[in-house]
Amino acid sequence: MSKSPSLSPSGLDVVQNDIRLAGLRATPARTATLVMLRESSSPLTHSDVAKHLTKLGVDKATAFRNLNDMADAGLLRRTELGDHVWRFEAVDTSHSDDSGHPHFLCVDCGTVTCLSDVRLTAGSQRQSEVVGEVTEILLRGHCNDCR
Amino acid sequence: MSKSPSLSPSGLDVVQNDIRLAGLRATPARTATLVMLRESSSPLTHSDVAKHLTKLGVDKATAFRNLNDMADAGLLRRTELGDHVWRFEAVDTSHSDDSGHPHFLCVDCGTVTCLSDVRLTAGSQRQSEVVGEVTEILLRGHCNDCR
DNA sequence: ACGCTATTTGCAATCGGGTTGCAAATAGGG
DNA sequence: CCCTATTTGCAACCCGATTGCAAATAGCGT
Repeated sequence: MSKSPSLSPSGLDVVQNDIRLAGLRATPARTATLVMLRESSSPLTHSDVAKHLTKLGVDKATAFRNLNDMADAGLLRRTELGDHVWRFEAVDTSHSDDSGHPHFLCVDCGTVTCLSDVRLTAGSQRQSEVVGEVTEILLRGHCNDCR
Repeated sequence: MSKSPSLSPSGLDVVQNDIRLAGLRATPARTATLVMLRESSSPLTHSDVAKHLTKLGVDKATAFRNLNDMADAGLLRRTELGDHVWRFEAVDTSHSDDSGHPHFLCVDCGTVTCLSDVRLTAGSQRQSEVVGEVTEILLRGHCNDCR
């Protein structure tokens, strides 16, 4: 009975419940948004989501409002990977410590890959601590398909 | 006689010559742009530059066109550090191998710091190579002033 | 199951950063 | 100093994102 393709379950009932738990009403537009993002393996752009929802008859203003609202409510994370495009990904609600993970952005094709754990060498760690506390690492370059 | 505050000299004559060497005409707007960026220790935003030039009587369209043209000509580097804002920094023409350096972006105040050399641990290096070739590293977090 | 109210939606207008078309100004080689 | 290709200023425009408002609706209490 439980076949969850992604970390946070994307079953209709579970998704709707999570939305309500976040203090929002589980409307069709929001449910579809969260399902879509939970089933995606990498962050989706503002317009990826908007295009999909528009096809379902949802207005783009509603799509954008919901992305922002759900990000504020902690259901989504809004990221910007350096190509001037907003991306959203579902926060893993089953891990209370889900504070984000590193990303790799291909500067040629724009593809984004989520990395599990990227660390700096001790020396680089030290160098960066002089400036501040690093909470996020983003790598850019050319993905294997584009080399 | 030579007091150069930054890596590439920002003296008027030198700047104008570099612009011509890049195949562009050394207009006042361009000269002012390059001097400004060479004297800055960190990348400046699109609008930082535009605001400054506007004060000097330059139109914003011209300011933007010049930033793009000079970036295409190899005098500037255009970067996007993940806050939806374009930034430009002067390329160090005295080092032919100046292919960029890592940056740290404070997500609170937006301040950018240039880092000289950041490396990943061997394991992370390996992990990232599975995805592609990393050419750029960006760190985000809270700078010491904002903690 | 039903009403009621606060929330959410659709639509259209609006916003704002950035870009473009075009005629006038000008850099800089000859 | 001239002449032409490049660059500029200006205004119009583009487009992704946001906002105001009236109509629709989620989901609470009953």
